[in-house]
Amino acid sequence: MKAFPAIRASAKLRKAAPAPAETRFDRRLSEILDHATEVFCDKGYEGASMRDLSRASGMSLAGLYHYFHSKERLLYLIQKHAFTTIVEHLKERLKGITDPEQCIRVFIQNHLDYFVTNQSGLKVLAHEDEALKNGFSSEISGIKRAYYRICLGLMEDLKRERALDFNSRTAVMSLFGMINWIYTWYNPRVDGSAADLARQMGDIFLGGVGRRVVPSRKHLSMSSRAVRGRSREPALSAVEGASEGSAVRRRTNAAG
Amino acid sequence: MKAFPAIRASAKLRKAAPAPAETRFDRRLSEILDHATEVFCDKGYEGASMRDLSRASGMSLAGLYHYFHSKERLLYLIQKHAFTTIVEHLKERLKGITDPEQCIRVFIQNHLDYFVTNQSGLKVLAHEDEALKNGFSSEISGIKRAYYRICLGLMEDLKRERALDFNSRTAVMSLFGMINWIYTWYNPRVDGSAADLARQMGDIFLGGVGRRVVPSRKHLSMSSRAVRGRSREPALSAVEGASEGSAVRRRTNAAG
DNA sequence: TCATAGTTCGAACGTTCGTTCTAATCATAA
DNA sequence: TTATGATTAGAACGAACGTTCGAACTATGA
Repeated sequence: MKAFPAIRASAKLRKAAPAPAETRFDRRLSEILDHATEVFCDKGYEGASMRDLSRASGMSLAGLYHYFHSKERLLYLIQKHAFTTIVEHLKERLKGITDPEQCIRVFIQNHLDYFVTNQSGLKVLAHEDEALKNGFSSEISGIKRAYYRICLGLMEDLKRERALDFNSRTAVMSLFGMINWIYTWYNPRVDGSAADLARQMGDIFLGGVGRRVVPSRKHLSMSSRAVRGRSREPALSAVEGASEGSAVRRRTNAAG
Repeated sequence: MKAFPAIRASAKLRKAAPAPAETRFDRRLSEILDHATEVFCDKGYEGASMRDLSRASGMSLAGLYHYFHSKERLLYLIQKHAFTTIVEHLKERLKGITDPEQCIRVFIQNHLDYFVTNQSGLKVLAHEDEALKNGFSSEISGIKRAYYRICLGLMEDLKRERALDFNSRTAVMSLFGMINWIYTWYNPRVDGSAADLARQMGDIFLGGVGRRVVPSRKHLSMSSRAVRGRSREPALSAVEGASEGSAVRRRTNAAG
C-alpha cells in the first residue's frame, strides 16, 4: 500500500509447479510467507503488525501461529528462503563460465533477475537487514557472508587475470550498493527490464561512466533506448535546482 | 547498541561554535535531535520508542513533547536538517569547479564526508526513507529531488562534454546506491577515511573496475594501502564458499 | 461411523506504545 | 522578593502490540 507502488505490482507466487512431496502445511506456509513478504515490504518489519499479516493472508491472528513460533522467526524464514534461492541460482548460472568479466555480469544479472521477479523479497532482504536479533541473525549472516565471498572471489579473479589493482572489498560493497539500492527507485515502466539494467550497471561497474562506449555486444535494447531519449535536456545550471524534471517518474527517493 | 557498532562510535555534536542568536530552546532541541538520531540509527524509526529517546536524551517522556509535536515530526526535523546540510555544503563546494569529472568527484566526496562525520544521520536519512507519512514526506521528497537533480545535472554535463552515451537516471541511481549503501558496511578501522573511499568510488564510477589503473593524482593513501594488502589471498574456488575470510571485520551485512 | 491428527478461530493475556494532563520547578527581569 | 513565562516531570490515557489458550472445525483412514 504505502511504500512503493511499483514494487507491489507484479509479485508472483513462489512456485509454478509445486514439488510432489509438498505437504499441505508447506504449501500454506509458503503462501503466508509470500503475503508476509508483501506486508513487510510495504510497512517494514517493525511497522507491520501481526494483525496486518493476518489480514493480508486471510487467516486469523491465532491461526498464523500454527505455522511459525514468532514474528521474528517469520522474518527469518522469509530472508533465509530468499537468500538461499539467490545463491543457488547464482551457483547454477556461474557453472561453466570462465571469463571473469562475464562472471561478474552474470552475478549482476542474477541479482537483478531475482529482484525484478520478486521485488518485495529483495527489499525485505536489503532493508530489514538488521531487524533480526542475535539468535536468528547469525544464520542469515552466514548465507550473506557466503554470497559476499562469492562476489569477492569473482573480483579477485578479475584482478588476477588483468593484473589490476583496486580494493576488492570496496569494489564488492560498491557493487552491492548499486544492485541493492535499486529497491528504492526501480520502476519497471521507466527503467526497463532486468536485463537492461544488468547490462547498464555492468557497463558502469566494469568500464565506468566516463568513457566513450564501444557499441559492442548487441547493445541498446528497445526499452533502454526509449528511456535514454527522455533525458536529453539542457540539464546545466544544475546547482540551483531547476523546475520539475521528467526523468523521475514515481518517487525520487533515491538520495539521502 | 544493536545495529552497527562501528557507526555508533564517533558521532559528534552538530556544531562547534553555536550561532550567537541561538536560544536555549534551539540548543536543547538540537541536542535532543542528536540523541534521537543515534537511537533511530540503532533501532530504526519504528523500533525506537519515545521511552528510548527519553532515556537517551536524559529527559522525561513528557518533557520531550515540549520540543516537538510528535515522533514523526521529530524524524522529519532530523531528516530535514541532515539533508539541508548536505545540499548546502555541496553547493558551496561545487562553486568554481568547472570540470565535470571533478564535479562528480566533489559530489561523492561531499556525500561521504557528511557520512563519516555524521554516520547516524546519513543512516537515518537513507534507511528511514519511507517512514514519514504523506504530510511530512512531501517536503523531504522535495529536498531529495533537488539533490537528485543536482547529481543528474552533473551527469549530463559530463555526457555533453565528452560526447558520452549512457542512461543518466541509471547512472545517478547507481551512484546513489554506492554512496548510500555504505551505511551498511563502513568500518573506519578497515575502510580508511572518507577521502580514501571517495577516491576509490570515484575511480570505479568514472573509470570502472576492469581497467588498468594509471597511478595519477597522488594515489594510494596509507590506509587504503593497508586494507589492500589484506585481501591478497587465493580467492578462487569462490563458488563453493570457502572458510572464514579475514577481509570482513565487523559484519558482512553487505549483501541481499 | 467413529476416532484421530491437523488446522483454524474468538477471546483474552499482560505489556508497551505514542500522547496528554496537570502541577511542580527553573531561569530571568522587575 | 516576587511575578512571569519557559521548561520539566509523574502519572495516567486509550489503543495497539505479540502472543497464548482452549475450543471448534475439517480432512483422512479405519
